[in-house]
Amino acid sequence: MSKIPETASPSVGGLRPSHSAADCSQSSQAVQDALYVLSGKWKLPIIVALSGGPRRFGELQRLVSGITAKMLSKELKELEMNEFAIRRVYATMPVTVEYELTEYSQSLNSIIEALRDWGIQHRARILGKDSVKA
Amino acid sequence: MSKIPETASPSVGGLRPSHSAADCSQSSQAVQDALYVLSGKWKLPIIVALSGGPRRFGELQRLVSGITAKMLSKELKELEMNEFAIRRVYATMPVTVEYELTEYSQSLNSIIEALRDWGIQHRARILGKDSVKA
DNA sequence: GTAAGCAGTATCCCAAAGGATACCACTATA
DNA sequence: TATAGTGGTATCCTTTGGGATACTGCTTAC
Repeated sequence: MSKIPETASPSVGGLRPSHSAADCSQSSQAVQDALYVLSGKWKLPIIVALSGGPRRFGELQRLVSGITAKMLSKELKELEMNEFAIRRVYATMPVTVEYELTEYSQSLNSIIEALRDWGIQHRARILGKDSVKA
Repeated sequence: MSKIPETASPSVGGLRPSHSAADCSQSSQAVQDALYVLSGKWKLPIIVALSGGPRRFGELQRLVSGITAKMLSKELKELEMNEFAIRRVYATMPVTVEYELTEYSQSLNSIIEALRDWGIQHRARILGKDSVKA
């Protein structure tokens, strides 16, 4: 279930392993940890889709275009493990399931902001160079 | 050479493709772009190793412990493409090659800081829960 | 003469990530 | 009675990331 390799201590959602203990600075390790929980093709898109409020599984699958049920299911489990999302089951017929971002997921905001700002200026920079080239 | 898929426009270092145009917000796309240039196992460790000043290939391979020549070579090329590093060849015998971070690479600092800060508190949080569990 | 260091490249291989498709049990609707 | 929608799982397959190993051509040191 957990993605923690042998060397790591057991933990809630998992931390990336040191690829070689204490050789990179611990700050580098922290960066790797953060990058790790956001890695993969779908985590951010799902978080964005959930940022508008609780969503059901099928809704999410429609919102995050291109994702398969398998990947959505898998990524939601990881988001749950990392305590970024919670899963609520309602005893309707048929059962409905809602996913919602946790308060802790808000702690990612500064990262997401930094990534977004940089991404925007980087894209502008690249497109600018393209037009010069053309 | 470039990692740009068919759908994307030609660009300096490459941007991640929209997996489906204009359905996710552009801010989500920007986040993906940023995540993309930092992805992989070695980019950050290499950037960290270079942050102390220019380094030769062999030096880097020793500094970034565990990396193979193949991966180092590949990652350095990508860092060059994204204009995070420059490669300088000196006509010594045998030739020496130096890699150095560019000014543009400094633009990543706010991202790296955000990732580091979050990573540190996340690790503390997880280890805290572990000790409660134990 | 041979080993080691310079900066890589080439080839092969394995494991992880991710996509396609089929399927589960159940119900309301057409 | 068939179809679509509820929330997924199981299986198979391809693609990608990355590691291991060998090798290049040149030079200095042993």
